[in-house]
Amino acid sequence: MGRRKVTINTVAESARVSRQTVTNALLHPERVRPETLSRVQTEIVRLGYRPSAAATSLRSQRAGAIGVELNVLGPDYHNAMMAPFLGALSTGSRAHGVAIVTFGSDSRVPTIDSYEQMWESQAVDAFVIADTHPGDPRPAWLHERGIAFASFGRVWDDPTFTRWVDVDGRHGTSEAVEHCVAHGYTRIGYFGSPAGTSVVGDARREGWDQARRRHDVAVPTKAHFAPDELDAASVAADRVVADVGIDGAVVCGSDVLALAVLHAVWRAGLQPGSDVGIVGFDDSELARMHGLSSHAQPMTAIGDHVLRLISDALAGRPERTDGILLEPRLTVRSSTRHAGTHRPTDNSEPTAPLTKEK
Amino acid sequence: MGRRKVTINTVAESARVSRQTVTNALLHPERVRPETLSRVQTEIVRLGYRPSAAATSLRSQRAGAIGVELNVLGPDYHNAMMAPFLGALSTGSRAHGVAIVTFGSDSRVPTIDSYEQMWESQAVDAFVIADTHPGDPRPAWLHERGIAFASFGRVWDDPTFTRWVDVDGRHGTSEAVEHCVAHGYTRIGYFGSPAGTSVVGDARREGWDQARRRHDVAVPTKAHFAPDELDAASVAADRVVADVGIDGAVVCGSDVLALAVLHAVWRAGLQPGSDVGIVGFDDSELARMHGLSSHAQPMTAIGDHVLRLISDALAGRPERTDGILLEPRLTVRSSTRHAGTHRPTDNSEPTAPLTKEK
DNA sequence: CTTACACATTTGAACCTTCAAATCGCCCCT
DNA sequence: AGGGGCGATTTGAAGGTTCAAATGTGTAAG
Repeated sequence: MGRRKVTINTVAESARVSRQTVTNALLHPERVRPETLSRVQTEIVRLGYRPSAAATSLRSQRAGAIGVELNVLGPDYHNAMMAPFLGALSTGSRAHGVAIVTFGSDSRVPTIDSYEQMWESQAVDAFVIADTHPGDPRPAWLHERGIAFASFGRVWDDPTFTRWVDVDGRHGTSEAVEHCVAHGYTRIGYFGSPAGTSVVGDARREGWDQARRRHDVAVPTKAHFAPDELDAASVAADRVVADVGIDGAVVCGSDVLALAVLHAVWRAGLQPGSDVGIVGFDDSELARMHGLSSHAQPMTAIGDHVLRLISDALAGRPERTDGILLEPRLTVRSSTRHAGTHRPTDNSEPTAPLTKEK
Repeated sequence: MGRRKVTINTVAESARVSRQTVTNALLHPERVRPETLSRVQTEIVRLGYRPSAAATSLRSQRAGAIGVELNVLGPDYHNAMMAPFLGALSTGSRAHGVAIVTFGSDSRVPTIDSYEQMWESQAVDAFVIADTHPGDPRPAWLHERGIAFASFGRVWDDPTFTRWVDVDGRHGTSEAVEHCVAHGYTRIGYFGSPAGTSVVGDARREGWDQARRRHDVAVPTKAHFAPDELDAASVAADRVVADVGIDGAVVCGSDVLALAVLHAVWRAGLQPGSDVGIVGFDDSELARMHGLSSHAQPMTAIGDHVLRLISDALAGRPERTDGILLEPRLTVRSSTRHAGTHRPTDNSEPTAPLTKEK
């Protein structure tokens, strides 16, 4: 429509210099005499000049864009984590001078067709992949073609690839245990997905396991696993609550599971927080709504690092020696406000386990 | 990196024709002799030629992209519906030959700065806006500049603007009431955000109001409103459950609120579904997890229509006389499986209200 | 006073596509 | 046989930017 057309030539004429000087003023200011520079800059601002993305892209042979796949048919958690992640990428993209382009496949099976399409049309310079898992075909495919990419989530199949950012789930659940110990909960159980089901889930379980050993916290039996089925999950939640008992706490692999534990606590006639502590993971709307303590993934930092890794890859800078592991931040809410003495994180001798009620 | 460089000239040479013939083969096949056409097409496929997005964009003076703002700091609801919506747009974008570019502002206050930036850099031809509300500055701003856009959500301030797609919340809650009546629930209450708080919420409340009048369903008091605070919302949920009583049902303005009602039903010692019906809205993970009947927004259709409206605007086609109002689809789960007689949607004489327990 | 050299700035070229206009080859008609 | 007309195809040009090379200006050295 009525888009005004301020090109580099408009600015050049106005500032009575050549186009190249305008380019230099923007890209290599040190090459331009200060006096000229300020004159050009003034005109740029006055006219509201912005380089045409298309022309820049054509000349530099770079799309100036990064592709991100959105899987509509994927699992719920995909959408739940993807929205804030995309938001962080989109917000950070401006500073990096790139655009974020989303794409999705309409095919039911997750193929790499859509990646190929995006790449062939030269609409993107690189990709961001998320939700990686062992056996994921995308890293190998991208690597074969020498396509730059970075990942939110470790790339499991290729230990030499370090352009990834991940959240340290192990540290998170470990910190959760320490938080519970510090608040006087004496028996600390874990409620998460069965071992081997998901790499993310396993790391979270390990964090709990290490921390409770380190603090010598009494543990009811072993970690409890939540089946997918609602009814079965409820039963499992009831059991873990019964096992930790009053003054116990349950560290959970996700907020959804924490909600199941919250329900179990209610069913047992107990008060969350004062009787039984609950810690979720991901700090979703769910946790905020129900006063559940939970770990938030530092999305802004994640997005920023991912963009930086992409820049590195595009600039041909060497890979780091390790991936980037960020720590989640625990938000404390009423679900871990214990009725008992609030004592700092020193020696916390476990008290005798109480019997479960109801 | 090692991106192979198949341009239109590569194809032209291989097929021993000129560049323009290749262009014609792609854009105006009828202008090319069938014999030549097939020869060119063969080469295009063999070489894997795809027109460069940048060059096309530069020549045609079109970015070939549509901008979508992602507001990281917005309300949770925003993000919850935004991910599937973006997924639908991304999936549909290929068929429309456009790219979806997301952007966000890092400023804490929601401004239109980011829109201006996007527009000025000529990175997009049009915008999709979502989460419109009365007083939204974006439609007017876009309109003033003659920038093409379409909206997911009615544009309240400008009745003459019809390039929007929305979900008929009124119809949804109305259908929910009828569903409950058909399943033998005799008293049907509503639990949603206070009137005037949100236009979306108001529409949903109206749907309930109209339907319960139409069916002459006994209603406890009036619609109940859920405050933002967790504790207050719980109290309100307890009240609405007490009011509808056994064989009653509660139609909710969102799944989150439906969950609050579910909790209230539990607190009352009742069984969801068999004792008290619950219907949510948006068919989120929450609803699926807890067996709550809920309305799903037809995201694929919404995305498709939005893209079509944008195409219309860019092609200069006239606006429709009305916006597009799509009906949500009710997914029935255990929360509306009534214990009583299952009778079809005929005369359903309300039975005497029962007293609440506990 | 001339030459050399550093620095500031300008010109030429290329990136790839597509619209508009020109050319080519062919058949038909006079 | 030459010209008109038509469809198929080619050539010219433009779109905005940036790299590489060339030009211009000023100062210091010879």
